[in-house]
Amino acid sequence: MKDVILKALRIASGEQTPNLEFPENEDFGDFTSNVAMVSGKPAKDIVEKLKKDKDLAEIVAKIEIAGPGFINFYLSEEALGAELEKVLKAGKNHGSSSLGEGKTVVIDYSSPNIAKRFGIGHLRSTVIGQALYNLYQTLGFKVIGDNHLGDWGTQFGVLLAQIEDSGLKTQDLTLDKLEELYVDFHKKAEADPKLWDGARAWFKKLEEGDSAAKEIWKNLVEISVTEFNRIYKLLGVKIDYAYGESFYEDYMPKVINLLREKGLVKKSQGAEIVEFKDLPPAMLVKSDGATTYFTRDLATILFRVGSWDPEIIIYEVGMEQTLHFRQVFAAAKLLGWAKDRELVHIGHGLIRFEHGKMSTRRGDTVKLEDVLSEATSRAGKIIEASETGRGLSDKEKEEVAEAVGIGAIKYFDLSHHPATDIIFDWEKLFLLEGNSAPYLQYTAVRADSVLKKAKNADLDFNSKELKLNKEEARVISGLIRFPEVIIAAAKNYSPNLLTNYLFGLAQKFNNFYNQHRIIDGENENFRLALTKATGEVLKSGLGILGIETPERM
RNA sequence: GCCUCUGUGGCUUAACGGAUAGAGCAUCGGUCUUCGGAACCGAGGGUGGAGGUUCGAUUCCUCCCAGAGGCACCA
Repeated sequence: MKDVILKALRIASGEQTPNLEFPENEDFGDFTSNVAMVSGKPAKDIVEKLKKDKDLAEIVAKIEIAGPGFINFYLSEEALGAELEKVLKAGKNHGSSSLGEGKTVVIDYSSPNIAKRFGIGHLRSTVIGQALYNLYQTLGFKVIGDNHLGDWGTQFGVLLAQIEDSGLKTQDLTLDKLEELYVDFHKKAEADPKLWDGARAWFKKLEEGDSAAKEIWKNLVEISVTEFNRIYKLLGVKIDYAYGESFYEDYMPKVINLLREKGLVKKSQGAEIVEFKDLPPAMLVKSDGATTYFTRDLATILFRVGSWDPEIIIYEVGMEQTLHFRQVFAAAKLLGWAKDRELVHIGHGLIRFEHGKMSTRRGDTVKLEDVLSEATSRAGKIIEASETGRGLSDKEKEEVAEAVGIGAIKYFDLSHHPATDIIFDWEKLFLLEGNSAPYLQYTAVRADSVLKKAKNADLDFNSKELKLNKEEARVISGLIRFPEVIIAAAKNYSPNLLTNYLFGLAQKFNNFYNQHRIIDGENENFRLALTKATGEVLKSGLGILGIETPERM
């Protein structure tokens, strides 16, 4: 459909790549072009030529010049009907494409730190990263997810020192206890900064392979990973790999040598640094010989390039690390690793308090698990109070509450543009109506329910004789945008474009639903088809966002 | 001090340089002899400030104001 219009437009305007897009306001038609304004050619002349195009005449009911010179295309009812048939025929594949065929993208996301609780701060990376993963997969890319666990570095020196100091045995260690030790250290170190030397010495020992240190470290990793996996299960997130920073120990010497050989390393105050033209220098080796996360992130690129040769590596990591990634990417370029390869840092904003950052060091964080269980319990209360939960068993209600509650939290995060900060507020987080996951889930479930209730399961309709009202036409023009929205959301690394779209589609459907009968209404077959297609798009869209749709709710 | 990001109705927010700045929450007023009311319809109210580029700026540029983050031995 779009290519027919595009082709006609190319001929009529004489422009190689005329712009053709979906107008924001559906009153302006199904497609719109600004080619007249951009090229300076009179819109009237272009439209005259367009009207002579036979292929175009078959699908378009009206071509109009509007506003400052937009050319708007209104599809005929028959064409809209045919589009709906296409959407239905594609079924679950509507929206997917082969755009990324043969290309690989690595996504680095979630990446929590070992020995710290999984805080709400990690929600963004985890949820946005997973959505990007699904988006790229839908576009036919080979996608590799890697959970770059923070399981190495001086922070472990801190813990090792604290554990030795306190005389705690491994069996006494829990994540809460570890976090306590961590907070306690920072408190003490503020008064006595020399403590850091002890911590660094411990990390140095660990890096040199000291067996006692390694033993304790392994334990810390195990305790944490077990805990993380529980959270991931709750969230319904599965990440392909979790190499973690420690994995790259063996690659360190190679990275350091490569940089030295290229003459990119400079000694400074006992440490080795890499300097850049327009960035502050980055530290490669500390004065005590231990490595830094700069070194480790370079090693990580080396490994990923060697293993997967990806076209794109996406880092879904907080914005506070922007400078670090700029340095890492700059160094990778100097090493020649970024040729024909895109290194992208999606720096998401913080989930923070009104006054500023949450800080593990200060111990003022919010546990993700607490948020998820609160959301689930609030969803549960609504089920009890509302009509919609009737006839569900207790177990079903529990499952629905989980899908709805956790879906709401994820959606809340995803519906914000990644770059903005989110102010943490218990009340705003738990939105279960309006622009929210439950609204979309509800709409999808309701669509299914109608289909089940219809005695007539026949979805065939004759698009040639189709008469559409405004509400129906809007739903269809919503449905046909889905594939482009997925592309835009992936390209811009903005899952919020998909949440916006899905919400708009659900609104259009609900609007239609409230004004027209489906079962036993006019055009019943057509309306059932419309209902089916909407439900499917909503479900697959939610699926891409990592949000599950219950059977009933 | 330097660098990065952000600033849109009371609150939370959306918008490849385009049309009347689009929603949700809250407020007020409506819809129901319901195919699922976690719904639908309507109302009020908004681009931090000053310039500039452009046929056209929330979007790009400059300056200012406000907030957040970062600036070598944490990650």
